[in-house]
Amino acid sequence: MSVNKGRPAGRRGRPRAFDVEEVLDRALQVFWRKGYEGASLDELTGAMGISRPSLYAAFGDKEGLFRKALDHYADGPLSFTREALKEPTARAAVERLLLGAVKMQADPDTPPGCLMVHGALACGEGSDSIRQELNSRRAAYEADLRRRLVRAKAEGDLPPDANPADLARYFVTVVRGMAVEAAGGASSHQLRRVVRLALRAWPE
Amino acid sequence: MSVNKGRPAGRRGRPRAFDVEEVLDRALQVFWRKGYEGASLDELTGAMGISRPSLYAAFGDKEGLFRKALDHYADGPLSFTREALKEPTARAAVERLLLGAVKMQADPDTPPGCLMVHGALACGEGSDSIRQELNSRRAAYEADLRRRLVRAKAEGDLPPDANPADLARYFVTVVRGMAVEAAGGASSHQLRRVVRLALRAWPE
DNA sequence: GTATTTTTATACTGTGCAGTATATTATATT
DNA sequence: AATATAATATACTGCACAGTATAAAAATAC
Repeated sequence: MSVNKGRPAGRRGRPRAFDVEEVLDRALQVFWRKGYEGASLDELTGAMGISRPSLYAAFGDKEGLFRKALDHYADGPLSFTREALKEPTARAAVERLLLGAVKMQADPDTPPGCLMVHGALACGEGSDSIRQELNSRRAAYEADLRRRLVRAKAEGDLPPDANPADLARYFVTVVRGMAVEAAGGASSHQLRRVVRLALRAWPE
Repeated sequence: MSVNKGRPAGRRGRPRAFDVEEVLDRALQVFWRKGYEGASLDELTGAMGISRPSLYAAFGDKEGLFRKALDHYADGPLSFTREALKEPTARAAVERLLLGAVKMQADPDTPPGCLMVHGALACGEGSDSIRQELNSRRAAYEADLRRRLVRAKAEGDLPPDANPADLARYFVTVVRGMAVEAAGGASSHQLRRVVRLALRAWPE
């Protein structure tokens, strides 16, 4: 039905008829829109264009697929965060982080909101390990920002009385609030105005 | 099994063995902890201490029960908002609104986070009417704050260049971000520090 | 005290779900 | 070409879920 898509030679048997990254992208869209539990296997396989057994062979189970989709999310839509933190000043880094979050959360080409926020709340007690995974990933992003602000303070890029931990928590709180707003239909225009106000808390 | 709990005379037939407000309170706890779809009828009836048919006779169906629980939420844990907006100055109103939200969201006696945020995201497409209901309720709270700030501006309680709509959206965004953080385990101490920073955006 | 009305207890129904068994198809090795 | 191996298609399994049918129980009305 299809050609061998450049996988390393020596693999016997019928080759995969789909590209893993491509179907992961489709799965990501579904999880992003519906949350972990809200996404059914029928929807997932339908969007991915593969059969149930193919999905299980490639990703283990629904939870394994979700974790792979999370990695895909971090490397794709969320990759702007790593770039943002490389800005020379802390202020520029945070500004780019917030505006990047707006762009991602209100991008008309992807579902509104944030997969990690949406997924974490849309999650019964049956999938507790998923919630923990999302909590720790969100905590990691906060820690990245905190470290950047600690560095900034050491460099004199923040005033001596500034508190990097508090600032980091405040800004990620705003980002998560915007994710909720975006999921509820807020436009990127509206969210940019939220960012402008949020930045007024910046230590002078 | 039980006595007639002071209902108006003239109602024939076997009387209810439970108090509606009391079991609504139990149901609210379950929905608050698990979200709308995450709360199963077995959990609900178990927590409420009533049987399935009693629940359906009293509340119609799961959605009807949830709407009643939402009203109960607005009249109980969320009632502080109405009081907050009555403060003489806009600044005091917003401060009380934010600190009240912290107190409610991180109260050890109730589930962490906010029912409206939690419920709105933890909701597949099957229960779209629930999501709409929560969206409109959240929008109503934002509108209440906006109106209060519009009034403040008219009274000279806000500078002429202040934008009440932007401010209202910004502060409710912070509140919803805090709800996500609280659901993830943030303490009231941490959230109060977020509030302190959020208020630095206040127009001078 | 008997009939009537409403609630309650138990057990059921159909549906959607995640995950899987079986058989078929397509490739690599020999 | 024959065989071994891996992926696919179809159909199934058991389970949890929301909602309900039936019958027993507890109150009022007469």
